Amino acid sequence: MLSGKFAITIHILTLLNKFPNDYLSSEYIAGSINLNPVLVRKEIANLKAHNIVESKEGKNGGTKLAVDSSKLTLKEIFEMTFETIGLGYAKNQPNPDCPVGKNINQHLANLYADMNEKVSAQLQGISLEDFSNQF
Amino acid sequence: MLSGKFAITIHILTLLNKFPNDYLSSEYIAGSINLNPVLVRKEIANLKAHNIVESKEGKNGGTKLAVDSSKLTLKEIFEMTFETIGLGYAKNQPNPDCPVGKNINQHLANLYADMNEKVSAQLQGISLEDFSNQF
DNA sequence: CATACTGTAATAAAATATATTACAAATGTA
DNA sequence: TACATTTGTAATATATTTTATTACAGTATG
Repeated sequence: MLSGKFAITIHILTLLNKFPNDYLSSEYIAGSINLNPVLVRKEIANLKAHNIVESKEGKNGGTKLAVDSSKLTLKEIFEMTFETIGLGYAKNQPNPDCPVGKNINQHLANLYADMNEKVSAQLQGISLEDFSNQF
Repeated sequence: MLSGKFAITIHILTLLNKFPNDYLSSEYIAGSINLNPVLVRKEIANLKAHNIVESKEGKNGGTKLAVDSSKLTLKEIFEMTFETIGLGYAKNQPNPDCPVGKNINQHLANLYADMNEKVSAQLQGISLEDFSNQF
């Protein structure tokens, strides 16, 4: 799982949006991100699974947007790449015999859920087109 | 840098708040988090640097809160442990010769800055006491 | 003075992220 | 048809980051 999944995906989509009539190759995209093309293809596989892009194999193949960029919001991209936001959990399972240890993860989860709502509301208001138009 | 830094720190602080009159040892705290005591001491070092806790060396030593938990907000804890929230960046420096690559990180940073404001506003409204009282 | 702590550095191990290699299958084009 | 180019995907390797462990000097307590 790429840690920069969201960033990479939005980078890919911004490029695709800039060239809406072309099939861009993973190699070309990788050159802009400066990332291995195989990893680009992996993120594209994810986008394909969500029907955001379509791609064509073979010579002159590549990938292009399959949706209207004014309708695709950053919230959707976030959800496709990040599940959920938050400030993390301690890695090991806390001590279930301690009242704090037993419940901390649930309380953190509640806190993070609120956080997600706020962030989602923000991202919902920004389309790929909006984002792309900044460039 | 612990990835669960925030979670671990808030766990520590919640425990300290539950026993405001005792110096808790890193071993005891580590037992609740289920984390190596050395790492607990490292987070405590960070809290000490911010004057949130005080600790006592030697036998029967340990750490206790040095502030009023109703005055300490989760926002402050967030800032002490997490610098900033966001959805990440691609790891490698993007291609500066590409108009998208050249600017993407700045645009992402702007987006994340807005996100931080929203999250900070939320966390500002919750004190350590509030959080601790849930247990 | 023995014991139980903190503080911190150094090192090791584990987990995760990223890169590379390889190749089958698809497709355009000479 | 043969060739070049590209996707799709698996397998493996490398690098990076996290977490754990070990070690021990210094400090307070009884």
